[in-house]
Amino acid sequence: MENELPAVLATAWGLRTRPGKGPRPGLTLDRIVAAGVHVAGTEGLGAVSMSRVAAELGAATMSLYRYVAAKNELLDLMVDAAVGPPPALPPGEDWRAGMLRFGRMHLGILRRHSWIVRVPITTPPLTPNQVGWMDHGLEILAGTTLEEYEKLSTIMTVSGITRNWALLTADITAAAQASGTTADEAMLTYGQLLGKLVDPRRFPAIGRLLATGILDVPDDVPDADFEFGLARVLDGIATLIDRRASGTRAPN
Amino acid sequence: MENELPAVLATAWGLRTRPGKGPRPGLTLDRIVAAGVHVAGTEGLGAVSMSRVAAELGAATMSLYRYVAAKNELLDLMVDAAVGPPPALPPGEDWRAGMLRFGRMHLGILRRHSWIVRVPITTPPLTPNQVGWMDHGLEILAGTTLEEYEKLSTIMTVSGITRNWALLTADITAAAQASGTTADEAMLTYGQLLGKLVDPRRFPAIGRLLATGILDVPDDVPDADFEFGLARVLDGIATLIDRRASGTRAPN
DNA sequence: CTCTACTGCGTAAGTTATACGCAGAAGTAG
DNA sequence: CTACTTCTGCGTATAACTTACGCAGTAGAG
Repeated sequence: MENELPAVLATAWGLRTRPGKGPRPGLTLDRIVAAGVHVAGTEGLGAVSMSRVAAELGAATMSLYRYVAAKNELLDLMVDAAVGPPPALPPGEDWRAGMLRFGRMHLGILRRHSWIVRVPITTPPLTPNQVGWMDHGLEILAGTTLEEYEKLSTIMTVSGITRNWALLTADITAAAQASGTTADEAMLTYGQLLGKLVDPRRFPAIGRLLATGILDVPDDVPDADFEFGLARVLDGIATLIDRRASGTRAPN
Repeated sequence: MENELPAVLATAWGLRTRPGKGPRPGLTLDRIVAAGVHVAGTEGLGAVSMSRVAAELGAATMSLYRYVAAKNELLDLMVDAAVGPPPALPPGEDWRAGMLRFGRMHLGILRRHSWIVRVPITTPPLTPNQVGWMDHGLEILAGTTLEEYEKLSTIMTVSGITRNWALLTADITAAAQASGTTADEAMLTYGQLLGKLVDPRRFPAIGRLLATGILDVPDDVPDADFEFGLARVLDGIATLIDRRASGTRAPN
């Protein structure tokens, strides 16, 4: 029934032949998306309104709707453009090094465009670069004994923890900038707030956590939590691969 | 400097002594939050406007601002209320069973209130129930040899993949409802769209994935991807614990 | 009784996305 | 060359939305 794919997807994938009628278009989907990315990058996602983007292009607000059915579509395309295409697969790289690189590159991108994590996701990934990164991940895992759906799950898991870490740190950084301090200081403020609010009798484990004082000192390794989680996930994948090679059974 | 904690947090943590002056308040923060949760649950997060919530209570829109500084604060409190407090720690449960339960319960909550994943997160978790679940997670891991910061990372990782999976499936389910089909069918539609858009020459790994046909058949296990990721993370934690017990070194 | 702190809320301002439809441009058919 | 079709840009208008401001009235304190 509703097999009509959104027009904007057809354009993004280059499946759209411009019909030679009518006036020459003064705008391009690419230019609109680029303007949106520019506004988001310089003034934050909150500044991205249809009229603001249109003004950036010297066009009228409603002109954008010739290229985009709704603001959501524009946001999705902005994310796709900011993410960009994946690099070529480095030759001779084993799957673990590959997924490590995959996660770190992904985090780097989300840091470069910290507004990405604020874009409300409303559709599964279908834009070219998103699909491209998925392909890249599958390629990294191609040499393993993982089932096809397991590769997919692996990529989702790595992307998930990356996105999550980027979001959390973006929140803290934003709070820091709002009060004019640095991200490290804001992290400490978070620990102090926790200490002020939490009654150790009611939440004993958090009490013990605070007592260790690790929240009072900035991390010496940047993104230590992220690296820990990523390493654990990869250890888990390695376990599965080894187990399968030796014919052992899994827990759970 | 800005050590003034948001007034609403003080109220949520019960650190607010009502000054006996003035007229008796007709509203309560709890009632407002409950009304918001009710509206979100029955009509979706999009229906949660300040006036809609106020109407639910028979109050005027601006009355809510006596209790909440901005809509964001209300949303944060709504999430906290919907998440609810963690259960008591089952006695005799080992850490792995505990984290498995932790992740599954979390997913259950996000499914019960699928609007939660749509709430834009703008602050690190500081509300009582969020902190309560963090405490619960730390308690689950209390008996392990993990460092304190590693416990935190573990909880974050599990929460991250859970939230991510809940968001992805919520998207697909929403798309399904919008077009009047089931979630399973929507998942298949996703596979078909992918097949229509992707040129296997440009994205060979995705081509191979599609060729296996696993996207053309509904999952026989519900949330198989989530369970896979969760099991892998827990395997990874187990590896770290074992490695530490036997004095081996880690990769990376 | 007076003072004071507090509550509910009416009004209004400023943004927002976006539906609708018109004027004009550039091809195409005759 | 002349319709005719199709497409572009965009002006206007609508229906939301959040929230600043300030007033009227209430209840406890002194």
